[in-house]
Amino acid sequence: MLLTELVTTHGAVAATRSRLRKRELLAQALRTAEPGDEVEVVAAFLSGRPRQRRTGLGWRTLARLPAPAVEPSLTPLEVDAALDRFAAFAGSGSQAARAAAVDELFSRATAHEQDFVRRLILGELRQGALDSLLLDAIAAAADVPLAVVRRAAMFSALSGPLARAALTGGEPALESFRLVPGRPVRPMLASSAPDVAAAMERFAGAPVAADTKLDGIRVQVHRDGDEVVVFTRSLDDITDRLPEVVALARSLDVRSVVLDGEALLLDDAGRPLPFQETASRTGTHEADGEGGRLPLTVRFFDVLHHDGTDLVDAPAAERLATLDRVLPPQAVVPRVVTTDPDEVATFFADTVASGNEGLVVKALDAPYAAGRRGAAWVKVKPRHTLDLVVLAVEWGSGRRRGMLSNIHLGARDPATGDFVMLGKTFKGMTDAMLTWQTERFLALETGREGHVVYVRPVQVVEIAFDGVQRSTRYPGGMALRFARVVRYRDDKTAAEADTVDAVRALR
DNA sequence: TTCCGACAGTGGGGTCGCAAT
DNA sequence: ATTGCGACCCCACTATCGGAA
Repeated sequence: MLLTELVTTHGAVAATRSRLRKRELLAQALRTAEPGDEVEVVAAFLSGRPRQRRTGLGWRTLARLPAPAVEPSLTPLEVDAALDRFAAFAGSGSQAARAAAVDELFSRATAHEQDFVRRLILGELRQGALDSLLLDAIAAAADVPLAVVRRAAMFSALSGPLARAALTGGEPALESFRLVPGRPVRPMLASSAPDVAAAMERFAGAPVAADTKLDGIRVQVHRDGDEVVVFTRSLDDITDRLPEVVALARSLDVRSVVLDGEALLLDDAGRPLPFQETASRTGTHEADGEGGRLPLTVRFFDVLHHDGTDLVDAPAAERLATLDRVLPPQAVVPRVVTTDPDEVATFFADTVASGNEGLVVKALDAPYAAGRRGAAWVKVKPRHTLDLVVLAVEWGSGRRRGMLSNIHLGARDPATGDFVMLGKTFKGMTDAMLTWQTERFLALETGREGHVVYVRPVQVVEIAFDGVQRSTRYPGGMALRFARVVRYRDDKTAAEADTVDAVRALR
């Protein structure tokens, strides 16, 4: 199989909006590939995620490519091998050698192939199909029920091996993907609700478990005998960075266990430190200077396996009972179980007052839906809002090409009368708002620099956000976390917008 | 026939490690 | 020493398709 066939498939997939048609196109490509190494690579490419997570190549490195080839000759397996070579250069210090290897690959690619491979490496395939639709395509290509493919996917971080199994061994081969302590499981994700009442409504009066949502990093901890492995949400192995978590897992009175939880830093009083502190600690390799370092805390909210028993399909109530039996109480995320919305609302207020991020409300009868953003988990977080002023706008990309999209946000500084930038946002805008703001901000334009259009600071916008974090990037030393647009406010002038002092008060 | 669950896209700030300057 | 880049932590929200109701 030639890479150019894959590029054609990619183009056809991008050209149609029908997901059924996309599925058929992807399935066709999977059937065409050699069932073995080739189909594994083809599946990975078509899911937009090559096997090699890190190649050391980003938009900057790939901005300038050599002259393309005229005739297609590359195969998917050759590209895969090249990505392996790029990955091997990471940390080797030989940038020049890597640049030469990049040149070598791209000079063998046609213009279309260059574009495809660059998008692939950058994770910007933009064909309206990623991993999830690929699972559909695998089922179609191998004529296997989708449920069987999805089941296998729970226990395989990558989808390439699923395609290989499905197309070489069919359903029985897929059924060999099971939970094995030491091998990562795709994490279950939560949908979100605006408040506790809305979250509770989704469960229609059935009892729920309301778990404290800790503001740290997600950890999946596996223990098998004395072996302990810690995975992140994206299933990277970070065992060597979290010795405290390893120690806790070893201390448990179990033979084997798979736990889902959150790691974070607490101060001496047990109050969570800002997320940035946890990110710094968990991002640092060993840093053996123990002096004065706060220990990392880990708390768990789910268990997927215990001493030979898989619990993924067990109802949450049973998993929680096992969790409470296996772990000391302080290692379990604080939780209430109830049908009463008022009780959950009170718990929410208390947990937020204690410095936590919010709650995750969970159905007690639901299994662990690995790899899915199921309705069985609903997160609720408090929301702040401010009225800020738009200082500049950036031209959008993809479906927002030709629209002014990403807005720069400023708070009024009463001392100087100027505006202090606090961050940007592109979230919360409807298509109608994008159309409106493109016209509006072009009318307010004062100048341009690259893809940024500067405007007269007169348009007020109501912004929702999760909190204020410290910033080295912005002049006020503060940035908004998860800022999104609520609405434009034409009933307020810039002079009536919120001030930097109001923002400081939220720190 | 209408409703709604699940996906993909569109980017945000911060942190680290590494290589080049 | 500082800076730029790549990778990866944390993400929210809207539009859309197609199966569910």
